[in-house]
Amino acid sequence: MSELPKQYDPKQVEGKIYQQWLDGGYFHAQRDPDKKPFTIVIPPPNVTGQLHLGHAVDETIQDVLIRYKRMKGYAALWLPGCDHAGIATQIKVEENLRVNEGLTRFDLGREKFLDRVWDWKNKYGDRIVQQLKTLGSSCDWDRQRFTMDEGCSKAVREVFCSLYEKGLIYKGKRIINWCPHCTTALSDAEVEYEEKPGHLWHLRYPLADGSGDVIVATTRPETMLGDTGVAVNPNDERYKDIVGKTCILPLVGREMPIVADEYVDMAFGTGCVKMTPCHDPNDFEVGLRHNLEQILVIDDNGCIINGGKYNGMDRYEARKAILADLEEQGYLVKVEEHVHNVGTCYRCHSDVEPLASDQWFVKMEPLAKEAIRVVEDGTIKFVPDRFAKTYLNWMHNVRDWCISRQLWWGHQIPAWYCADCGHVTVSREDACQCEKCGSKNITRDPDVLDTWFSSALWPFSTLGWPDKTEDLEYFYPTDVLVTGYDIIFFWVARMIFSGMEHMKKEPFKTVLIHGLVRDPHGKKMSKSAGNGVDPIEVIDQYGADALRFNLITGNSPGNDMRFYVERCEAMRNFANKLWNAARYVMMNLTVRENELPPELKLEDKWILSKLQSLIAEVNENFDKYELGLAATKIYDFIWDSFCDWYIEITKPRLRAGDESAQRVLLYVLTDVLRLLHPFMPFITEEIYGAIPHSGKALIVETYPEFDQALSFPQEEADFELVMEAVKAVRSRRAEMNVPPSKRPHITLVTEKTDVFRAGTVYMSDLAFAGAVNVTAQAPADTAGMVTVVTSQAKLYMPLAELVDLAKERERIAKELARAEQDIANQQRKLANESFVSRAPERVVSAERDKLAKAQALAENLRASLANLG
RNA sequence: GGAGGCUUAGCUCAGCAGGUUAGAGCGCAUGCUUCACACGCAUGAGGUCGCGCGUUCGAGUCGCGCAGUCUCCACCA
Repeated sequence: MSELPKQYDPKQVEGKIYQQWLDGGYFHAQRDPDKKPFTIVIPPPNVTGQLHLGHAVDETIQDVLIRYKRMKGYAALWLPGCDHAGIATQIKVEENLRVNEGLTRFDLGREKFLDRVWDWKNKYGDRIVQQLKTLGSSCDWDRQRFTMDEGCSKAVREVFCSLYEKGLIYKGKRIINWCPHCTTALSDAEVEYEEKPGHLWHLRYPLADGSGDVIVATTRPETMLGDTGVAVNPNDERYKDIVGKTCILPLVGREMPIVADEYVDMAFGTGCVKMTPCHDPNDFEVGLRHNLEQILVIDDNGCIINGGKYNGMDRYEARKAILADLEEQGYLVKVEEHVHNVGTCYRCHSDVEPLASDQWFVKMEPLAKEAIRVVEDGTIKFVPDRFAKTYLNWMHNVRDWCISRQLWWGHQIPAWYCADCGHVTVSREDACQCEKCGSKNITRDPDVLDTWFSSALWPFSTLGWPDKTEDLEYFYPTDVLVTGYDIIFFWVARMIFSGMEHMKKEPFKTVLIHGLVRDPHGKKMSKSAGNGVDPIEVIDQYGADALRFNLITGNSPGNDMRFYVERCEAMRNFANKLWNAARYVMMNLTVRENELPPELKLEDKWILSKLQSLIAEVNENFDKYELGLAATKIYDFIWDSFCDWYIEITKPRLRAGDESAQRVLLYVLTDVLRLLHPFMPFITEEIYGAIPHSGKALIVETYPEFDQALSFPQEEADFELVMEAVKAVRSRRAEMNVPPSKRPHITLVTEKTDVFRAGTVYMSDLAFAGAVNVTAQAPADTAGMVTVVTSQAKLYMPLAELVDLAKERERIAKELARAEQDIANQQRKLANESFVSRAPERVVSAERDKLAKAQALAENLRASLANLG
């Protein structure tokens, strides 16, 4: 086996191993009545997108969970797929069209444009899938889905029609958020608010009867063109007498009513509010209550309409012109600085324009009820659970969901309008005639549905719904949904109410939330900032295992993490450490069967016992989704316990040709590979293939379970005493600058001679000393010898010539003082009755042990001191 | 205006059913071509666990308050 290279090279391994897994069909989840299902659906990445670190964390977590459950014997299904990503994809294709051919989508027409998008999808749709594979994702690629494939489209159609029939989808004129750049409506969730400095302009509107005027304040003066009234609070004494009067809109000349409405806050501004029903949601409501006229003054492109001389101007251009005119004509009373939140489009970050528009909505209140219930009663659990609060808060205040988008790429709304009778036909099959009057003079609604409308169905549409498939029966509800906190509202919330409504069953039991990956300065990674890190490049340099381990360890659930390439280096080093440990074990292997020897030595019991604790803890961590903790513990075990101690300790035995040591090494190594596999699948599989093994592949091996028969607490503690002695000798030697070449024989005096004798062989090796003689009796002549004292032993080293006696005395005195301090502390603690009676037994006995140790140590030190004279 | 997170070693972060001497990686210092690994080994320096009060026999760990910082939700024209 010595042909293995000294350094582990992921590039030589990862592609090959992934292909082996594919060839073995290990990713494919077989329905099996004898197994329990475990299902995760992937948060579908944008079909033409590229893998970024955000995906990388998300996918790694899912892959770790799926691999763990697969090894645990579940029928583990990780269902992959992509999202058509309406706005994002359409914008990209349009941009491409504009740059390369100077065309708009309207130049091509709907059908041809959609052909182009499909071309684009087919060209780039595979890229992200390939990238997921380089990460090691063990998705069931046979079940790969796309939100616009036939099945998902059928599900979307079914849901739309069914909700429409129940009256939960309606079309209506509301104030919606309009992006003039993307020229489409947006849902509330798609608007991001940014604080921007602005102004508060105070305008004077003269009363029609000439008896005075009202002063209104606005942050968006251009909307005044659409004003159709002024509102005051009914309890406002200042304005009691003008309610019912009319005023004249400057520049336009329109006569408008002054109405009283509770909505107006008397304390803000002047207490008079201009009403623009078509461009402000509150004004819209007030307008409905008081029958105010609705005049739309900003069009789909953000330009003025119905605004006389300002028609055609861009909204911000119009603002300037209008302000200039108002000022010139004496209507501008004053201007204040005013910071306010401006809504922007989450895709293009243009300022969103609120405007009245005919759109399709999902009525949320009835749907929210169940969605709230299942989280409140714990049917669905959030991890960490603080995100349940976030979710519930949103769900409690949710407003109707605007689902129509003025795009072409997506699921076209299945509604047909009759030109003759005006009836709307909503149908599962494409309609040829009006269902009411039979007229063939019908046209289909050109709009498509919000992308999230189809993602909302993902946990069941991908399993075959609305058909009653065996997959759906077996794998639904899914188990864990893994995602970042940034899409709880977009996606998680909508899957929950959709699942409850259409399946009558929660879509998943646990929502595992992770944070965002940020750059080293804590900033969000973005293309525009140029601080993004390409995971593919990281994999190329350090390997997928290193990247995965970096992303899994070192941060707590739900918290953001900063990405440091240096950490990948550390993880790469860890992989290399494991590689070399395995290489060493193999180089010394003469046995072929992986079985523990009948007789175990002290150190064997120690490592096996440590291993059992590790196994127990890791399994527990998994159950609590503490993946980072589990990974860290495995890391520590491999590096510290296994490599730095056990391998070193067994070297003399291996040299002597001891087979039992080989067997224990192989046993522990194998378990460690199984433990680590979900986190570092490639290197563990590669090593597994090279050592004696019985299974087909590590990926389908069983995950280690705690084995009581291999837990040896007493031997574990005993061996720690030996370690203590070794460390003490090393420390002392370093302190005295003893050259490594100097290998004095050591006399170790202890009452626990059995324990220490078991350790002499490797003690002499580890501490770079000569032979170790373990005895219960102190040597007769120890004068001038260097002594090293531990709680259970006293070691004599003939290195007196290196020691300044005075210094030595000083050092021991210092140690003694510390020990005595410890004794005093412990005695005080144990003298406290409350402590002894109230603290748990394990704690009290730990304190007693500590006291005993300190006392023993002090005694040894005193003897040493006396010995020095 | 509400809600929540974070504050632990020079840096980035773990930690907690309250209970040995608070950990890791990187960095730093010293010594090692020890026959798995210098992507390594050994030894070591470095921490009033943001501040204050409280609960407790005992508090980085629980409660309250304060400060700094970040985020989300809502939004008054």
